[in-house]
Amino acid sequence: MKGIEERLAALNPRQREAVTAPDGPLLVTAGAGSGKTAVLVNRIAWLIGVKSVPANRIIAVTFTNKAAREMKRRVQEILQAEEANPVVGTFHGLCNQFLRTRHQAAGLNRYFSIMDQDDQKSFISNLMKEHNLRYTELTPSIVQSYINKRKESKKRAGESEVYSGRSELLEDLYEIYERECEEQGLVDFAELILRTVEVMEHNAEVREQIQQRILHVLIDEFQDTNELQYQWMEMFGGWRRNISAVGDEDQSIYSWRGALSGNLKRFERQYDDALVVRLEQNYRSTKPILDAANALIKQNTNRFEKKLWTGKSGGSRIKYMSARDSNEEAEFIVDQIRTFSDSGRSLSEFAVLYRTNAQSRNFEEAFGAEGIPFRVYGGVRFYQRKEVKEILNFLRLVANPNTNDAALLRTINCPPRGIGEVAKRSIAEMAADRKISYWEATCALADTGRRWVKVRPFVDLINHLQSLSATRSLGKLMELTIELSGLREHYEQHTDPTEQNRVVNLEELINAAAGFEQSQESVGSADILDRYLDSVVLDPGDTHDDDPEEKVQMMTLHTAKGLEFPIVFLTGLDETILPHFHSIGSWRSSTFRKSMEQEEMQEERRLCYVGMTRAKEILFFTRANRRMLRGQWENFHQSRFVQEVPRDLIELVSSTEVPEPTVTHDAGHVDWLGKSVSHRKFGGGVVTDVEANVGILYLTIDFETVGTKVILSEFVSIDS
DNA sequence: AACCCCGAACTTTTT
DNA sequence: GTTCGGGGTT
Repeated sequence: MKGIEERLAALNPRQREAVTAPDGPLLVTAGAGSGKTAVLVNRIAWLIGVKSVPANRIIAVTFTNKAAREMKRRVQEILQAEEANPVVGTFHGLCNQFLRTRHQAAGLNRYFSIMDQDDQKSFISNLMKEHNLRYTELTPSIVQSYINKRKESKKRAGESEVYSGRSELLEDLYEIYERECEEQGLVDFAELILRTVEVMEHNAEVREQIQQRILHVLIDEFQDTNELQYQWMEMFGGWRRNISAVGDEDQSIYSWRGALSGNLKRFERQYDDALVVRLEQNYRSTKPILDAANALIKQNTNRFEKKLWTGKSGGSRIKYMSARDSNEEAEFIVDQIRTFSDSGRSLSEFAVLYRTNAQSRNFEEAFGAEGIPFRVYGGVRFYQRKEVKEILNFLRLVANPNTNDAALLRTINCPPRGIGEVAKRSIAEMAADRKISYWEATCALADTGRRWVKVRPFVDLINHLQSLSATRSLGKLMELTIELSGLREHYEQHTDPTEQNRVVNLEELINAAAGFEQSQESVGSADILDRYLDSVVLDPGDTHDDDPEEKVQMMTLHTAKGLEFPIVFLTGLDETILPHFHSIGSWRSSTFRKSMEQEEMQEERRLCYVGMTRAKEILFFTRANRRMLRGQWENFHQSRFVQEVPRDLIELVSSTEVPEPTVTHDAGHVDWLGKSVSHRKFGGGVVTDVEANVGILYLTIDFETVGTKVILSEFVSIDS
């Protein structure tokens, strides 16, 4: 632990103060690139190396798996395997571990399985069907977001303060949902944390055991915590009060998931003896980039003004490319990367960032055509693909046939083997009658003679796979499942490329499983299938984490938070992409639209800010006039965020004309207000409000049939 | 009772 | 561009 002294010397005085803070609450608020994570990492190393705190009594939490891995890596680098490692993970990952070892105390099925967002939605959808709620005004999405919101605020069904009309129905559904999850051993993301907090709250034995063991709790990205996570912090760290929290309100980009950036202030208020350290020196970016980012984020109201500065001089302005279409946008990026890499830049120094995963497609195609290696994080999620889900359902059944009735129903006729609705209904009825699992019912049916002769092979298949799972490696088991289930053959029979591609994905899945097994070597092979099934839900991002190679990095702005790159392409700077149209309001129609809209717009701005501040040396803005959207070309306009960056910090490299800053109120105002207009899809209506931004007119229109919506002026015509 | 085809509807971000 | 569901066909 000799290195620690040198490390401390390399920090600035503020950082050192935070790293070596005495026991007790610590709050670090820090701008982008000011070394937040470095503070956390060094503090952990300092606690272990200098204060002799046993590593396994320190627990550090982050939000993304990527960030957790990075933190683990950096801590290990300092400790150099001299010591045991601290516990580092995401809230969800840590809570899962907690519940797996204490399923009994938590009142959970020994083999509970975790539902991802998609699983949860289809589960809710099925519940609604069963209870004949298909055709109410509620959609599965609405119910899902209601349930998640309630859980994130630590509320169970029935613990409602508002109870009327529609919310009564929602509460009822929440209650049904809870009961069904309980019965089927299903747990959603929010439940992992909620259940953990409840166990800590109600079970004194567990609570004391944990509170005795944990000496220090450290939390990164504190602005992204929600109510539930705040409570988690109190349960795990509140008793000793050795809590270190690190955050930046300007980088709060998860309020849609219930995050309360106000938790920073709440922490300061609640732990009023906390040592508060503010870091304002940026070590990452050049001055023009930082100035531009600061100018942008200044447009947000109600923020605590920070003066983020850098000692670096020089650096080039933001390079702005406004392309004719999305193809040209991608080609431009390819060209630039070619040029830079010819002059000696490594491909891994480039990052292409975008607002939505769908945007990656353009870049993937262009990069693929040009033979430039790239790596997409997240992407059109591999584990969400139909064929992948199908195989995973098989494995869930193999791991543990008696839970997860849903998996059985989805698997039993996949690929089609002549088992239909009638058989499924019989299984469900028998299971309900005899109070047995769907699997047991299926086995019983298979034994009852000719009528269910088609069920037999399925039961044999699962039993066979189960016996294989005891002796084979995970990769091999995956391969065998793909073969023996007949799924590979099923997809190979199809001739069209989409189906053929599914075969490729199945191969990829074998690699992913083998890769996971390798990464888990140190943990041992017991329960490897269980752990794999957890990881595909909790950490589906990095299937092949084996390449720190020469590849361009591509990811969403959300995933990019906390990372840095020498050269960044911030793409899709178009109205309705960044900011996203959801934050502009064309889909919303209620009276509190305005305030919501403002909140969401500010979050989009923070997202843009996060993207800009990822860049160390060179930052590109790119956009396109036309983009292919669900199969057809649509027009786009320059994002308002481009206008919010001072003109002299931008260098044009565009092929199309770039609008100069325009007046915020347009002459169009007079022409539109009060006019009767028609829209291709929404029909006739009256314009009740007009807003202009960068020469684009946003009309608030009161439609005769569909209520009030905000529409871009170009999509409607004035009735004559 | 299962399969097939066609039209409709849906697309933020992550654990 | 994709997936889902309805309705007609085998």
